[in-house]
Amino acid sequence: MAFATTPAPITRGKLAKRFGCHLETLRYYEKIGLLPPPARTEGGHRLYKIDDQRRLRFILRGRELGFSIAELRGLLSLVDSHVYTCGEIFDLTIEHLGSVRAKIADLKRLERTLARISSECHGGAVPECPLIDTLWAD
Amino acid sequence: MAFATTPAPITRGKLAKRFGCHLETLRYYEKIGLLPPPARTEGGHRLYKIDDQRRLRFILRGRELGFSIAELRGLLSLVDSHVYTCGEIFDLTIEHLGSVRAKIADLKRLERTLARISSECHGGAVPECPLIDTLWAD
DNA sequence: TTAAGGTCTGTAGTGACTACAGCTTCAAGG
DNA sequence: CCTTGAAGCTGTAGTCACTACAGACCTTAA
Repeated sequence: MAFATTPAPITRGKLAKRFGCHLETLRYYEKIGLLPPPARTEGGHRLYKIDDQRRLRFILRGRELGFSIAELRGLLSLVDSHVYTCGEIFDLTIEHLGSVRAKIADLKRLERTLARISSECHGGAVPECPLIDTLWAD
Repeated sequence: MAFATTPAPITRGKLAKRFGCHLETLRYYEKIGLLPPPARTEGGHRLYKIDDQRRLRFILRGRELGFSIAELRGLLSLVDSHVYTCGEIFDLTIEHLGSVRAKIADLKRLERTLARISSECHGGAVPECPLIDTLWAD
């Protein structure tokens, strides 16, 4: 009869490498209370258990989806409370999607302007330039 | 015979209002050397002449086009040197356009993912949720 | 002259990390 | 068992582009 073995906890450096994030990010997330303080060795080195690793993965994926730390804090507190509903999460997602779309719209306006300006540029050695003209114009 | 009248210099508050930027932004731009230190009243209040106002407009428009302070510094030093060519400015513009397009591409990937997730959401009171599932999944 | 409101300074805070100095601890090799 | 070099510990400061504030001082209109 085999015992279920829990995987060994890992150090900060290994955790960072495993998840492709910066070493110091882990300490930062702990400082701001996004990751719970992990267990320590006798000498004081952090040891991350499997649950810590899952929580980190949740956070990093959330960041990849563009959620801010504050939004993730909200998401995590809902999840931690175990009383969230899909509807609540849906609202947060839709709100975030709206802000992503707004950013895209802003950047597209920028892109059109920059593309127009650079297309008007004849690129030679003369000092007249549509970008500079745009910025200086009355 | 009429004399050419130079418009009266204006105070910091009026300048900020005229250009729709924050009061403190002006002090900040001066501190980091983007705006030259303006003339002062006897009591020490700043007085912005027409040239200061033009330079500020240049900077604010550049910011609106998404150029960083560092990029604007480069742009302004080219312009100040009076030896820039359109080709040099063109290169800077194209490089900036590239980074804007990269940001757009990033955000669009995000948008697609978020839209997919929220479309999979049935929005009810149940605690199962495609966003949370995505973030927790092994 | 006085009162209100604008401006002055330096400093600290924002978000989300990242970098560093000066230590201590850990793990592997001899 | 001892050494050595890598890894981890702490607190602090820096990044970017501002924004906010306290407490003093100046300006202007009534």
